[in-house]
Amino acid sequence: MATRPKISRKRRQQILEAAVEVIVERGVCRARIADVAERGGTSAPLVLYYFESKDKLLTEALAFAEDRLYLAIFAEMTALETSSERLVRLIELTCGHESTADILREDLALWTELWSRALRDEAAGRKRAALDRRWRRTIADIVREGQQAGEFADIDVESFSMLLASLLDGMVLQHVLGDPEASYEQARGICVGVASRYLGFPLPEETP
Amino acid sequence: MATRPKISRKRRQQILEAAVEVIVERGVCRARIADVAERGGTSAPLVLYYFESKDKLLTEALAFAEDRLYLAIFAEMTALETSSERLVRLIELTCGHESTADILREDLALWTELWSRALRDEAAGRKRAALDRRWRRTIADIVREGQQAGEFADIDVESFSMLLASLLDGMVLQHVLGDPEASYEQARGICVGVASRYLGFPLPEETP
DNA sequence: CGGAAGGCTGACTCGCCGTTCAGTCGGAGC
DNA sequence: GCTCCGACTGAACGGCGAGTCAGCCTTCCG
Repeated sequence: MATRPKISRKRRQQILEAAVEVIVERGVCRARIADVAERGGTSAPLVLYYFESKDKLLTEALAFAEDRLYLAIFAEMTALETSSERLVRLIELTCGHESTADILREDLALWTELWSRALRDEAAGRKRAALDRRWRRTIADIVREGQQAGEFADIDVESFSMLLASLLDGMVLQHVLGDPEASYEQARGICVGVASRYLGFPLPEETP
Repeated sequence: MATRPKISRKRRQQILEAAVEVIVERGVCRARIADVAERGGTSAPLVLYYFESKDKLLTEALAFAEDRLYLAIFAEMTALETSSERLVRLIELTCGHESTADILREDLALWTELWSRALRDEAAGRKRAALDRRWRRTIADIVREGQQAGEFADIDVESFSMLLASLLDGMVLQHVLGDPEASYEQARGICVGVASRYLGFPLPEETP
């Protein structure tokens, strides 16, 4: 991050994007520097030139993808009017609504990589925790707004955020791993059901 | 599995257990055959003698751990009387109740490994799907029993099973990754709250 | 023009680790 | 006793892939 401040931002970004693609395809542990180089249209030494080691590259790539995911979701949220619309859209995105952008889908798939890495890698662990906190706060903010607008019932925000965040983690898993028994419609229905039940808003119909 | 039927079961088991320990410690991708051999008190070639390749060893070790986990949980369940007790105990085990056996804890930690592997490895994917199905069925069975006994409300079993299973996946993650913001008590409270709310049974007090 | 500096690469090195091989050991059966 | 067979190992092989190095090209500035 702060190691080579003068270096071209563009190339760095390009390599990071290539790294993310490779990780999505092969998984963190099978990703090779040579793959990243090829995908990014350069050579392996250059990758090491920008990122000192494979480990740093992968850690940064994961962080990059997670930030990108967060920004994409944040953008989706701010484009919507009511709090319940936002919450429902959040649910739809994580459950795998077909309108979900491919990049977002990719980034969601990387959660499993981040999780398994977080167990042993200090940096990944911190990133994971931060991501989770941000994620829960996103939910909490939507809920609080809804409560202030009188849209949602006055329940404990922290508990509900953790409930929904954990549930969504589980649903992302279903979606990413492509369990045939767990359809998108069902997943969405369950999550929206929980939200409307706890927050006391009417069940919205399916977004096409 | 069927490749060397005559080979000593004992040694196999011993190696599998060693492999699980190594995977828990180092993660699937950093686990080495030499580690497993050392941990199991033998040599690397012997490990390959029992399992043809590293890949097969790891796949089998993961499956072994998951089955062991399931059996342990199943045993816990059958030792309890009422359906609500069972359901609550199931929640407590996955949320990280301190009485949880170390082996069970280890096996839960391996879920993240299994998940990330399931994305690319055919065998791991199938195993994961089977595990998930079994897990949901365990919940569903408890719920159905409770309904027949008049303990639980008459809600849709399949949806509720998927809801609770996904929620528990999320909670296992919190627990395994040791998020400081997510305490055991809170996790348990949330899950038990959902269950009692949906199934209409009174909130039980904390099991010590 | 010279030369410095940054961006970039081909061709290497080098360590690690899965896998193989050639054999040893011990016991069971004859 | 001999032989066979299954369990087991030390030592080596071989490939893969991260990281290094020496030097090339461009651009920019004096």
